[in-house]
Amino acid sequence: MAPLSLASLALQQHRLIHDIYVLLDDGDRRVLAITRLTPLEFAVLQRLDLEEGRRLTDIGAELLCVKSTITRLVDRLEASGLVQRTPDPDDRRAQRLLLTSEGYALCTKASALHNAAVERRMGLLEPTEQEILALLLEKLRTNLHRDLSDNA
Amino acid sequence: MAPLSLASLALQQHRLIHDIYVLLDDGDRRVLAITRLTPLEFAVLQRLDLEEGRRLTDIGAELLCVKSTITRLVDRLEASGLVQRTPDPDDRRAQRLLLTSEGYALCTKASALHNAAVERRMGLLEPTEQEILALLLEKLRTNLHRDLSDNA
DNA sequence: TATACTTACTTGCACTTGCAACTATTGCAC
DNA sequence: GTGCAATAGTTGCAAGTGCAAGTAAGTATA
Repeated sequence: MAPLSLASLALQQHRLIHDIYVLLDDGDRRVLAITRLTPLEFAVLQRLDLEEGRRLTDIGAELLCVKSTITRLVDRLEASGLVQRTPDPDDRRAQRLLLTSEGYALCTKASALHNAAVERRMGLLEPTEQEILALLLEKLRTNLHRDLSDNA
Repeated sequence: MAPLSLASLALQQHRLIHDIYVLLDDGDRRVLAITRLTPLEFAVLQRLDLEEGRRLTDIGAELLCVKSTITRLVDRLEASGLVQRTPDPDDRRAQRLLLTSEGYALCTKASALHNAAVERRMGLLEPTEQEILALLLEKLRTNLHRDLSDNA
């Protein structure tokens, strides 16, 4: 196997992942626009729906964005009445985030829309293909993550 | 096969692609930072390296961003002496883009760095796995693209 | 206890991007 | 040819994000 063919295969895959991400993200934005949420705002609401009372820093770390981004994103969500900051009883520096009932309702609606869209789009592959793809992607993610830790 | 398992498989894959994209993009930014280029600026230079004299609108369409983004990105590249706008002889509305020698040199350097990094990171999978992954991603991209055209 | 270091969050600033409005030019229909 | 729609590109504006610096509070060390 010639080195060149390997090289272009790697570049080709990188390009494919990039293109697919752009297409998926574009679809996500369209679907979520119905709820007036950006993908990142939706991600925060989802995290809170899964586990209430989380701290801003934790969510930021999970979503790979800096703290100030979360601060201002939560400012927006709070101004829209979707979440509420409450002081952490154990640490007076920290803020715990709670979903309001409006926030919960919107998150439920957004999740339904989003999940349906994702299922439809990922369903463009056969179930068997999906399973193989998931396995390979899982391995790639794990290795990339380790690679990042090693080289950071 | 229960519907629920399929649903979560789709969501899982969507998440995997998102996470992998974020990791790859982060790596790209780090590598390209050496050349003071953003991934998008690099993409424009690459397009020009491949085929000189392209028009702004064409490049924007290829990179899926609006015209004004390209206008200002090219403003920056031109200010840095990397590209040059020249009037289109056939259409007085249009501008043709040319790489300067500095632009060519920087693009060559950035490509070398970028390609090496991509090969290393995608090389975290076995060659066989890479081939299967490329096949599945290719199919997914094609189907997503058609899906977008149908539903837009 | 005092001092220094870390952590949680916020704020100021700069940068990039999308959207909408605008100008100039082209091309099509009549 | 005249008028009208489409196209190429630019500009003003608003929004979102990262970085760096700042504040307040917790933690560790002497």
